[in-house]
Amino acid sequence: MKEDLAIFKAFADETRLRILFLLSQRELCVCELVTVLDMPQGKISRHLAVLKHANLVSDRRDGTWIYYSLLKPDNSLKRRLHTYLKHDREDMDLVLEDLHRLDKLADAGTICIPQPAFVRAVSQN
Amino acid sequence: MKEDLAIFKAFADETRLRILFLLSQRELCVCELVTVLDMPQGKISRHLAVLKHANLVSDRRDGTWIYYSLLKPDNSLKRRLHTYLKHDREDMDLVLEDLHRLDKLADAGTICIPQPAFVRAVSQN
DNA sequence: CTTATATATTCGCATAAACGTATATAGTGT
DNA sequence: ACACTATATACGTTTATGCGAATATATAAG
Repeated sequence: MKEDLAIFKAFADETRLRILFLLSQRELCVCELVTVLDMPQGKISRHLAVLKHANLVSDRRDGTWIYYSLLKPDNSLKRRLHTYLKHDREDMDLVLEDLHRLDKLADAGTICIPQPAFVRAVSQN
Repeated sequence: MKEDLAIFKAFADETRLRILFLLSQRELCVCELVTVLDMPQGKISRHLAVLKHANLVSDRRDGTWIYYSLLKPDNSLKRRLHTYLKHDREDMDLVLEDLHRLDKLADAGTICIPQPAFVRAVSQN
């Protein structure tokens, strides 16, 4: 009950819902979410903490980056919502736009690729 | 998107979740919910208004009573959550207790049966 | 050891949500 | 018309939530 409530609360915020839809595609690091959603990094981190608290996502560190991913659902509510994230995005324009921006990012390969600071600085121009 | 958010917000409150589980059994009038949940009538009415706003329930008047029932789901998210309400109550003690109290009420037939005031007054003793 | 980057967390504030209490409305029976 | 019951709503207060801005932490590179 309490856990289900935490899950519904986690889904009951636009930013978190957008994050969840993005994570339903694949594992993402914080800076990718920041770029795609165009929101302050602190805000994203806070929302990710809420999702983690609700046992919806896990994180793993890889160097400086921390990658978040959806946890494999371990009960039927999570399974249903997981299916929702995977299959019910069709008529949600905002979500489709987010996913499209994510694809473009991945193609460009501009972020979240470990490389020295000066290389990154150059590629800004 | 906005509609989905309203749905998740509607589910993201313990009292409303309990109401939804009860309504997943059958149509109920406000006074039945008040009795089963043992909460002030105004509180129940306010929560029902939220559920109605999220297009989750409908109401119908029958004399003095107003009966609320779950609306037939008209999209996949609502269908998934409807299934959740119907099938995922097993390990939720509080919900099972509510449903049990509701059964007892129905057996006793003490409320929501149209009858003159004095009859009701007598049956209190 | 210093600097730069990625992420997390804290603080103060603003808005929203839930609540108790009281009151309003609508139907029923006399 | 009056009394009674069921339900809805308004008001003021408290609590929870989300946010921007600033700061802290951890890793990597030189």
